Amino acid sequence: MKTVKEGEIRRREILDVAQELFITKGYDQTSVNDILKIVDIAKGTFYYYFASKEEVLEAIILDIVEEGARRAERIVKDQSIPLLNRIMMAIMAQAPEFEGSDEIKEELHKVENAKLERLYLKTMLKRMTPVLQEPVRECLEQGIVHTEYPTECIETILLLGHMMFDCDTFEWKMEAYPEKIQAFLCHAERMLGTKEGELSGFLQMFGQMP
Amino acid sequence: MKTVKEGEIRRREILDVAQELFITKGYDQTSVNDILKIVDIAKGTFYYYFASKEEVLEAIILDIVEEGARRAERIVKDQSIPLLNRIMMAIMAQAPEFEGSDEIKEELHKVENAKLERLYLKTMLKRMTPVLQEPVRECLEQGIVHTEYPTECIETILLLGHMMFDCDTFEWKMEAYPEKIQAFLCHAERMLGTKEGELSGFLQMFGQMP
DNA sequence: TAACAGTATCGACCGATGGTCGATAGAGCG
DNA sequence: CGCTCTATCGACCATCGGTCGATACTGTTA
Repeated sequence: MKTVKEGEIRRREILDVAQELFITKGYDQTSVNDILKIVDIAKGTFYYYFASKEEVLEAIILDIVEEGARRAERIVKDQSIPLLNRIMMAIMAQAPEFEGSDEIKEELHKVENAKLERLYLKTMLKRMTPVLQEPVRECLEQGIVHTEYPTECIETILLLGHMMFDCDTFEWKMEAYPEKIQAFLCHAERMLGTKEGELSGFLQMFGQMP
Repeated sequence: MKTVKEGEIRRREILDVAQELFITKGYDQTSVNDILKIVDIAKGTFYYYFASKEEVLEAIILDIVEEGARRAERIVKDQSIPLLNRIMMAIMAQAPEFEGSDEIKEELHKVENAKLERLYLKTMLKRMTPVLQEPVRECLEQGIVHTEYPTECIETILLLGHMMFDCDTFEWKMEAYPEKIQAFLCHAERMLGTKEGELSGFLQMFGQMP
């Protein structure tokens, strides 16, 4: 049987199902046929909308990063939050981990998902660095931070936050996290050149970690 | 025709050819058949020595990491080098980039090699962190560095060095590197809590970058 | 209503891939 | 020579990502 739908709707259906599968099963472990079965379309239809399985991955990651960046932008603009806090809050709010369910967090970052992971990181860094540029510049002007490398500082903190807490790079045990978060905040402080302890309040904001 | 060789030799043949191919063509882009053709064996022989293509990858990465770790260990033990320098030199010597040819450097870190990359990073961090623990502890004792988080400091610097200069995470242009290296060294200084400019001499050691 | 055009859908088919397995050749030993 | 153990072989398999020509559906025009 043939069900015809408007182009954009079909596209979204495929994207949504693929996202669910890529994240829970992993990119490599998800076959195009898996997607077809759930969306209930034929192979030809899939390749009518996307040139390849990888193109779907790219589109999904672009979506996820864009959503996170928008959350970050909202925070950066919020004048009611102290400037330095805005930066750290934006970095945290941007990570998609905090949105998804617990199972997703566990499944998301296995070695099998390396491709997803790597593409996500590159895309996220490109999108997020400019978002934080302005508030960091302001911090610099106001003498809240002291660094010769503001851009590199942002890049580094974004990278570190992702590698340490979003992916499971170090495979830390649950109990290790409070210490690791404190170390991360201390390093962020030192790189930015803030007053000591300026960021320590963020420890509790990390809430429950993987 | 059937050529019989002793087990360990065959194993090494497969490993060597696979390493060459994985690095130049990428892991996904290298088929088991590609390996078979060059080693000149049948499929059954390959799977007699390895349970899967991925097991070969793991063995190769273990080798590469081990080799790098030994270079690092040699430097760490070398009493003729100032203590802090030993740490930074060990981190640099450990990276396999500096050993391979220029073409390898270019091919190695494309998105397609995400799996290789990720597995390498995890394995390297596990192997290298303990190597640097002792010299950093000594630095701490001698008051050369000042940090409450020596282990996390090592983890972070190893991670940063790899992500920034070994893989092409940020896709920086050639001209950007000197500035990025200086920023990296500055951040390393600040995290370790050394005197300012203590590491700036390492800029020239980075020599030619990708 | 009939003819047409554009779009969306279908599924058989393709070559390549990672992996399996039973058959067997060679080496060493009694 | 015959036995055994290990190393080797290659035909075979299911599955994969991807292609393509046929065709059903929809909106428009006459």
